[in-house]
Amino acid sequence: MQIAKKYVSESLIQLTIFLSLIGVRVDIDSYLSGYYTPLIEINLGPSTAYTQTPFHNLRDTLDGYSVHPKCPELDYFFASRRLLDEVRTLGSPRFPIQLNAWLVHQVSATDKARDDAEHLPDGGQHVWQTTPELGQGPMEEVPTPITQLVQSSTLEQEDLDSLVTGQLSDIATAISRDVNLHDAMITSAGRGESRQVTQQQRALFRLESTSSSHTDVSPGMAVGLAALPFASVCNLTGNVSQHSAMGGCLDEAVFEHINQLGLEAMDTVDNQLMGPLESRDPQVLEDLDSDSGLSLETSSGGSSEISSSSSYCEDECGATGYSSEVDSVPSKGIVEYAAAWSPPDLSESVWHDHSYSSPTFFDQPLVTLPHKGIKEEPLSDEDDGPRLDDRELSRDELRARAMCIPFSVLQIVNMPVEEFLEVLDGHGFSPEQVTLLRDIRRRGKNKLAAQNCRKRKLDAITGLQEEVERLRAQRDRLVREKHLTAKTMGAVGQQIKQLTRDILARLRDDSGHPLNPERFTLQCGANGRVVVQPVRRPAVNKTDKRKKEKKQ
DNA sequence: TGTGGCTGTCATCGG
DNA sequence: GTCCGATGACAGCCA
Repeated sequence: MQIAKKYVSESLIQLTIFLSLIGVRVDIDSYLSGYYTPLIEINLGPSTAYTQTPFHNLRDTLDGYSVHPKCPELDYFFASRRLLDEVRTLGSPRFPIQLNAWLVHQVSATDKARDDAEHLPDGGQHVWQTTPELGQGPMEEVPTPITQLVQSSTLEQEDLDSLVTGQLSDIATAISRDVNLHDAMITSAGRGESRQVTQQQRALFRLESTSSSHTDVSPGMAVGLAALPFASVCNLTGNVSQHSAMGGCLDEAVFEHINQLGLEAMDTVDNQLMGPLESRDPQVLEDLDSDSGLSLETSSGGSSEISSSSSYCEDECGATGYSSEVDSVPSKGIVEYAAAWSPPDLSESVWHDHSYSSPTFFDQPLVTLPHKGIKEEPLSDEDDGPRLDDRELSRDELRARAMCIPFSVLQIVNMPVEEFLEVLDGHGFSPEQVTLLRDIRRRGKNKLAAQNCRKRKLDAITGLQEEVERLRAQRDRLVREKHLTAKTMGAVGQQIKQLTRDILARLRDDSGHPLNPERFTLQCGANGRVVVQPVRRPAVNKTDKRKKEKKQ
């Protein structure tokens, strides 16, 4: 049952995408909330800075919905979530271009020639123009199922529903064919030269697709996608026939890449990247693939192993004690890298060590080689010896300098632990240097942690203050309501007393006298009947009477 | 000169 | 056992 429901859910998502292509907005959150319960926006809360919390921490606590990090359902959840996001962004100016690409691919040779002859001024986006009359204009020239769907956007809703139902199977069939989206994309750009994609390029794409398919590309790492713009696209091409007709085409990675790049960018990237890549050695291409598939934040050409680590300032909040601007540290050839290491831009980083640090340190190239046995200089702030620039360095920076450590503090701190251990073991550092490296790393990590901790504390205090204010306002409101209620009750009691007196004054006892309101009262029974009862005076305690008498 | 805020660092604990 | 994050405590700096 669960599997069947999952299948239905996935199909529903894909159906939603197709419906969105023709302008029908479908919200299936309400349905998916049953199977993909945590389909909600992730609220990161007030705390924004300094966080290096891994993403799975968020996945575990989605609004109280406990999800185990290793739960395989998470993949379906995040995939479906991204798909929904893609559906909801269909209104953006990017997606029509993509659809156009698909359509152009489906144009027959004769139609294509005619289309070229017409030199469409809108670069081929005529498909998305609303034709006031069916059967006119360029729409008529593309008799594909998808085109009919596009045409159907002008139909009435009931016609639309029937048409969509009837065409979905045809669409699936059309897509299940090996639709080369890359060809379509290039063609869609309207450049004649781009339409001619060589078989060599296609082979290259498939090669990269194969290798990149094993790469776990983080959705948040968009920059590096430019290094492999077509990998996943061709992955789509190669896998469409393998997957289900609709499921394969809806590869979340494909949508993500397409949206991030856009067709204009694709055209540019195609010219810029594919030309040089054609002449590259396949091994180089594999290296590029493995690098770009992981190193998505690095553009400095550093080692892929370093940049592949997710330990480098994974936060998207921007504020980290040790800047994400720091370039990766190589695992091989440290000396060469240290000589070529470019200083990070601290202007965008949080460098709270205002007491000691200064960007001037990073303006000085680190070209020194590691030396052994160099004693650490006395680095106390009270030293008379340090030069002017040294006084602006942090103590750890000074220590690292003194110990001839060819890494910056930022590098040491942000280095993944595997890389750090490799550096410690494989580069002949003295025990003193190793100790200093460990201390620098520990202090740097702890500095970040302290900043996070203090920010959380401030956020907690702020939240508690807001809670106090809220509760105080609630208390004041309740007090006002209480006073108002008491006042109302008093007025009602007075009215009841007055009414009782009026009633008793109209009643007569056995002797024909009016009832004394001080001796009689009215009681309303449970059945709604009003009964006249004598007033029950509290019995006087005999002991109290005696006490009063004794006092007198 | 005292004070409060900010920051770095250490020690410790728990995952 | 090690690593790492969180946090209390302390000290130094600065306005």
